[in-house]
Amino acid sequence: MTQCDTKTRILDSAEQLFAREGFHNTSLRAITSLADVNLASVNYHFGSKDALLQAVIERRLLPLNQIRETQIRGVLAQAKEEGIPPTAADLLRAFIEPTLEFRNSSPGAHDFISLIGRSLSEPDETVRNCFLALVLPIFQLLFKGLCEALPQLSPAILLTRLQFAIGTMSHVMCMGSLSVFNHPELPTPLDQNTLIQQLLKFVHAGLETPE
Amino acid sequence: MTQCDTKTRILDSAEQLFAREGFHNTSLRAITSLADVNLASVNYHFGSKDALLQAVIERRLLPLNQIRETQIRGVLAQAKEEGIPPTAADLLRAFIEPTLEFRNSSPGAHDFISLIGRSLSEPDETVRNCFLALVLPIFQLLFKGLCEALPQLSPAILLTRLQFAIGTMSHVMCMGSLSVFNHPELPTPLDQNTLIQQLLKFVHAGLETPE
DNA sequence: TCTTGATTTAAACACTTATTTGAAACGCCT
DNA sequence: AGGCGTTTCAAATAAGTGTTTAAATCAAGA
Repeated sequence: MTQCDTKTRILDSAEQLFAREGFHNTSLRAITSLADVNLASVNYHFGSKDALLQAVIERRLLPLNQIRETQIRGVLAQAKEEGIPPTAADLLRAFIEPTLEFRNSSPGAHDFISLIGRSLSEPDETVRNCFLALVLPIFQLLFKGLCEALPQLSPAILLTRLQFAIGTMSHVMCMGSLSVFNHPELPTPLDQNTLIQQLLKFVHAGLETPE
Repeated sequence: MTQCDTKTRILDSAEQLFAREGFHNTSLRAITSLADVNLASVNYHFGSKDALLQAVIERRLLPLNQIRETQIRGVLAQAKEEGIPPTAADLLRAFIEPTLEFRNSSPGAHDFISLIGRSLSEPDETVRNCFLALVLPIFQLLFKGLCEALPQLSPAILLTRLQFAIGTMSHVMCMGSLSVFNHPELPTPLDQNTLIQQLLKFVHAGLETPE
């Protein structure tokens, strides 16, 4: 078992447990025993539990954000080339589709999305700030694009609505379809594809509605 | 200091700390020292930490839900009386306005709304289920009303969108305006009233958009 | 006033927590 | 083979966790 092996196994286990049980409800003992490594190795490789969380988030979020950024920049570039403003729908898709692809790419990625979906409303500042610092640049880029796409809306209102949209999306990413809604008296939930399609429609309509 | 005094002080302190620090990150010692009561009194009065959380949630959510229910039933009744379907906007307002009024009624209520706003995506089943069981009836009532208001939408899609709407609303309730968005390069956030008004517009537009 | 039940209190309980330590084991290069 | 830096390991540390206990305190009824 090489060094890299141990580190990755810790990251994988921590990701899974942080996502499913919550950060403060997950002990290092639970992580190391799931990863089948020694308890002390997490402090040896990462320094502390907080730093482990940081590493868990950065491992996936840095590459994901890079993809999102190139997608959004692609939409902006093509619009500029054609001499027309980008559409809000294209910008939203550029933001959310990489997230979905990534989420379906592996079980660990799925857990990870739950984790960051919850990070926005995380009470613990350590957790929240760690996440926020990494996504702020993307939010800013998306906001800039939406200002071009929807010039009829004032920037302040647009920013608020972007906040709503991000809230909705992370909520859905985080929970998929909620268990409560699996109820005999209610219709059966939609499949994954339709769900996402509806999600885009929903936030798109919300963003574009007149002031 | 009477029995009732001790109990409410524990509830108030627990509410504040659960909301601001998270359930698992809040110790009974932190609660009892903030409430200035003896450590053992929480187990004496409530039985356990889990039961205390349940009590914290029930104390506020039961009356709040009662108000929401009468408001929604009022909208439905008036529509029936006038022989026209209720509007989605009225139903949404009937759901969210009591929440807002309640949130502004006291600092403790504000903390409480943060707490339940996060409960939907709470990883811990104990916490989540405790909350979900109490709000399911309201969700069902709201859904029934929306089916009448928007008959052109299939129930399955409407349910999904209601889920989006609730996600958005609890997200906003929980965080108010996010600290990240207080950034020099971004417009200053809207005031509370405009924020809520925009929130209603946003989810209303999302709900009503064609399939 | 004395008794009875409810409440409060300090202390202890039995675990779990994150983190540290020093020795053992490892791979790797000369 | 021997030495060296890196990694693993069991064990211990010190502090924190929810919960329980038994004595002390209180309010009120007989």
